[in-house]
Amino acid sequence: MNTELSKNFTPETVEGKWYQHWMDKGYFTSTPDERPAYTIVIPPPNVTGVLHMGHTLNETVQDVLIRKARMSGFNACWVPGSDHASIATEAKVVQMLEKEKGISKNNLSREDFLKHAFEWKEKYGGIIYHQIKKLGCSVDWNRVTFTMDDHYYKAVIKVFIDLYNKGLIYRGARMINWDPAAQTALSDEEVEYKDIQGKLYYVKYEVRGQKTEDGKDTSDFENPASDFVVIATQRPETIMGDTAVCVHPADPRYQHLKGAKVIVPLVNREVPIIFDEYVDPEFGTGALKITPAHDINDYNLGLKHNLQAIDTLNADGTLSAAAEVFVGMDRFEARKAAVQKLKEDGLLLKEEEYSTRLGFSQRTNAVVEPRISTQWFVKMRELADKALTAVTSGDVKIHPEERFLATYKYWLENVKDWCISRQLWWGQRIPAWYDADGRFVVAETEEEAQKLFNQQSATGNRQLRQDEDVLDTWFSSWLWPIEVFNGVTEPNNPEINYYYPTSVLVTGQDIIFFWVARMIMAGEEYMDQKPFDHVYFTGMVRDKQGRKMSKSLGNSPDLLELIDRFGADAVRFGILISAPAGNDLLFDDSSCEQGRFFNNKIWNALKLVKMWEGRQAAQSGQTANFATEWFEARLNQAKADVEAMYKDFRLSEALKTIYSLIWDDFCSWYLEWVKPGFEQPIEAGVYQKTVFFFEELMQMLHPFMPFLTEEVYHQLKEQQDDLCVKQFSAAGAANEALLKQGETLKQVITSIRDVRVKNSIKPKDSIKLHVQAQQAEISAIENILKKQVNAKAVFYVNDAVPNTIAAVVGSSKFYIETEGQLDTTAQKESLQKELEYQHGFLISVEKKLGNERFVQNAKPEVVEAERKKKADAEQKIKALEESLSNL
RNA sequence: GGGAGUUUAGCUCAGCUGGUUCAGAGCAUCUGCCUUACAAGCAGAGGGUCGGCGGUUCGAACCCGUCAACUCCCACCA
Repeated sequence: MNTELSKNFTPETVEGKWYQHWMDKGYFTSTPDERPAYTIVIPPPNVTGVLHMGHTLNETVQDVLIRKARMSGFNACWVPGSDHASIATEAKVVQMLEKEKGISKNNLSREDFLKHAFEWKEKYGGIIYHQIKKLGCSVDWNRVTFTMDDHYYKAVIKVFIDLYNKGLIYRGARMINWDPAAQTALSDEEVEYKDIQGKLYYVKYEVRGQKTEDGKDTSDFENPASDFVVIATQRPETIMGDTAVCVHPADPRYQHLKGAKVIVPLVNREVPIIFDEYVDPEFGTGALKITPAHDINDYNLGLKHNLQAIDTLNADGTLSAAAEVFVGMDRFEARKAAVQKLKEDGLLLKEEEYSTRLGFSQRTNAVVEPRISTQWFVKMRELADKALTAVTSGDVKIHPEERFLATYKYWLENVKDWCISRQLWWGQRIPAWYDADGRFVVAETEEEAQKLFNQQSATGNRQLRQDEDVLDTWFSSWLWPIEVFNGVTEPNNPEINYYYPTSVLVTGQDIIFFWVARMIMAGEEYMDQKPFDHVYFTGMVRDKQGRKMSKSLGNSPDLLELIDRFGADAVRFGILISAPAGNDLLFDDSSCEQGRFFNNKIWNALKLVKMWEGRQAAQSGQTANFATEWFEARLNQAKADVEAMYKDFRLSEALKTIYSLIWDDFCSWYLEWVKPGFEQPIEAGVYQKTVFFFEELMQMLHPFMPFLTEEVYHQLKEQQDDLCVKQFSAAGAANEALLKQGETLKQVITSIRDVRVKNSIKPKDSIKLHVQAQQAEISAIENILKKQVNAKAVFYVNDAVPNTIAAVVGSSKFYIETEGQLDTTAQKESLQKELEYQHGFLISVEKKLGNERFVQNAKPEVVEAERKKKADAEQKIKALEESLSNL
């Protein structure tokens, strides 16, 4: 590849090209072989979604790990896919149908709705795959899996039946979280609690059947011993469902109420007063209204005290006929109406501001309604214990451990049964079959269900209907690491045996319970083995203000747009460089910009090295060269460091290490040290070493920035292979002594620069400097600089102090010579060369005046100043010549 | 109410096992520079009682105690 190199790196011209090339070569495709497997299953994004920055971070981390593994002798397999995301997708499809086609879900049959949903999936499901490609992710595209694929669907059903037969799934009426917007049950994890400023209403309930002891009428809040009991509630619209009022048995204010009843306002129903220690006498008035159908605590008290539960709400959150009043009104409207009515009836004593926590549906953002409902549940205790052991025994390692281990354990130790049925259509339909009497069996097909019924009682075939509900999305996701290799549907197949358990799971900390814990349960239950060796939790990606990035807030940048602006490598760099393990990441474009600068720095280094390609001097036979030896040591050291960082998943640190290795050590020091003089040849051996180092650096960086590195690798020279699959060589031992000498040299040079700056010596001015140094250091420096001294050095040192280095410093370059290295003729020759060099510079100033950019930007006075500069320089040279002739 | 994390330059964060990378990086600011790979660059500068206080130690950003602030997760107080 000897094309003219563009001025700057242009990602758009190389990204598509290399991705296609890698695909054509089949580098991402994995099939079992004799190598050890390194497997990652992608956390499947929602099929209808787009990748947000959280995904971008996760996918990039995974790609780095998988590319590193691929280049380290592993059979790397990264399985892509997407999740049908039952409730999220259904909500979207419903919305789309209403908006675009004016169709209401209620007017559609199940079959028709599913048709629309699959159309939607076909239309939008590809977006995430396109984004994953653009980002450069090296996933195995032959393995794309969707959680509603046929085999996957079957696996979910199989697992449901199996767990049911094991007695780990049951059906029952429980109080669950109800989403009135989606009109479905939710699991506990799908409810998010937020602090809300609400009101506490104090409502008077008239007491019947008991007067105060002395017969006094004291219906007065300050003195509760009265004909009224005052309760405090946030939800007056549920009053109609009250079936008791509860007070603490030891509360002195209410002792006289034993055996009494109260009248529920609005509906004038007589309900008992019950006594239970659950009530906190300190809170409110110490009296609590009990609504077993609409509050989990009331529900439990209701069970304990045998109270009736009156469900006063419909599925959509409007008031039901059972409420008797405000029927059909939305629950929040009904609240206002109830307050109004209570006021009118003189039963509202007061209202006060009150801050409380309300549950919101994670998907629809509707206020969740506790509701008694018949649903399917998974018994969690047994499964949770297995998942707990897997982690506490160290079988599965969590990173960063200190941060998430305790959370993980706490959740599993206190886990409650998992409500898995959803009143939706998009998902795996529950394989339960009911007869006309409401009896049911669990079976994969209707035929099998018939058989089961017949086994129970031989009354011939009957009309069966399948359960209308589908399963929670996570009930399919928890099988992901298994069923992507058909591990449920075809147990013990060669693939599952080879790839399972997977190596690492990379995911956000927000789904530790939803997914991670449950995958471990499923793995232990169905494979008798953990699903992965490591879990690496990335932090949440937030915006600059620290807000959560979300579609609803609209503060998540569009990935494709970012890639357009900066290039995929730069975006990968930008997101990784600032991603502290497990901590939140405040994402800002500027880090992508830093990535783009880095691209360019590398590109320019490439241009420099390419300039030398045709200017190699014949091999001098001298192989020892301090610069190359030093850099080799430095490279080995960095390799070892980076390797250790990979082990601990300290990827951003690894990237920083490589960044500074390339920018500082390679570009700023090494290349300057080996850089030949102006239009001078470079020693062939040094050139080859330099190319080799460059290749090594590109290889180290490749997992992080695959496109740029592959391009540069091929630009450097004709290659037999691709970087993408080039195997890492083991890091050699870093020569400590060389490293130390290198540091010393850097210090010496830096101090020379300082002197130059402090003395306001202009670039290209020739000066003499004296630097004190130890003999060992000087010889090291001599080693490096001998060649440059011969080529360009100007002067000599006639200082009697031994171990003195004199230097001429110009720009960022420097030329050093030690005392006595050159004889007078050589000195003169080298001076001659320097003079040529100076002329070269002046000539080039002339050239620069013709430079497009310079002429464009330069004002006439600037051009004049340049001319003056040139004259000054000429004068200086004259002076130099004179002083030399005095030698 | 329970648990976890964080606090280092104006901003975002490194700093692993207490000591020769210990006070750092990037960005931002300011100064000088179209220079022969790179102005998407180079050379510099300013900016810090490493949250406060106490302790352990020859030695603390790091270990211990304590206080403060912020963040997150979990939990049924109407």
